Amino acid sequence: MSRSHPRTKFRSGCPLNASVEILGDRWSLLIIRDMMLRGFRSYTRFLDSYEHIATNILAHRLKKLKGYGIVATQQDPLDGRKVIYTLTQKGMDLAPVLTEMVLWAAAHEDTQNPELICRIKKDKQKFLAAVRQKWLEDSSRTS
Amino acid sequence: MSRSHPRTKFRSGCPLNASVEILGDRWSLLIIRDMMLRGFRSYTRFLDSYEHIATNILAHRLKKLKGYGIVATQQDPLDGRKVIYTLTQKGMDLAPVLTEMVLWAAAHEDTQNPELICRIKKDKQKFLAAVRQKWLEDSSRTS
DNA sequence: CAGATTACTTGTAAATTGCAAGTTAAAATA
DNA sequence: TATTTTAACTTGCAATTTACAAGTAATCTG
Repeated sequence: MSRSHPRTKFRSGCPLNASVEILGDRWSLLIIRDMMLRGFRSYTRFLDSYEHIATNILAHRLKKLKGYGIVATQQDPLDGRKVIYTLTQKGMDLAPVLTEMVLWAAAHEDTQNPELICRIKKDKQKFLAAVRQKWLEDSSRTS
Repeated sequence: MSRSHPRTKFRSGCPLNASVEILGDRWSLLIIRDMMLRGFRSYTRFLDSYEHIATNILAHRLKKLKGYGIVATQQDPLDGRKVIYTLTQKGMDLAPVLTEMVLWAAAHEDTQNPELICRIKKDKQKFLAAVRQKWLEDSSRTS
């Protein structure tokens, strides 16, 4: 019953507003982070992440992200119970957004994971290329 | 009663999570957009923006953003009713985040404002420098 | 000084979130 | 093969948040 793309029009045509309507909540970007930076691909992995999302919220967010074409699903050929969640190209294109949000918080808030921040600061383009490369490799391994 | 900085600890130490907890809602980044890109500085200006935020939500968001040191307030010396809202350095440092979110939505969703997108695409660094420069000029004019 | 403006607050209904528990199908184990 | 476990959800309900409408206090304008 979930349509492939939520077609209720955005509140305005502003591109920032579109991003906010799609990603502006307390969980979506964290799920994308787990997929992009930690390589998580399954429901239970997302559940076990640091911030402890509730099961129903996770299900809703995954459905929404899929609806917007940010994540895609496939059945695990080796285990009929498992669903494999992957980032689409559209999802991967959020890498610069995540990166800038990480840099901003690292600069202005008390946060952890200094290795990641160092790596990004040292060479942002190289970091983005590496993230993208890892995604390409995982994609070829999967599909 | 509003403390200067919300000191309830974040759900995790992840810098992305900090950004999400501070900015991850449907309004905060739009208010920051109006200040950064449209030069809005007052409560009524924010209310009249495209997406039509409710008055109580706006008041809450402004309080929160002020609490996090993203916006600052001052009385208008020429009109005792008016409060002037400005972005702090911390708020201005969100420019790369907004920029990447604009680019992402422009690439993947049906949005408007092609001039802005063109300008960013043509030379991102130049765009960011210009936004920053405008802020500096407004700051000197104000304080 | 009467009316308008600015920056809010308050009340209330609707929607969303969070927590706990349950369900279904498939796989692993005894 | 029967039983238990696992994975991916769904359901019910209370608590929180959001949205809409209306009201208020201080200031300004004619």
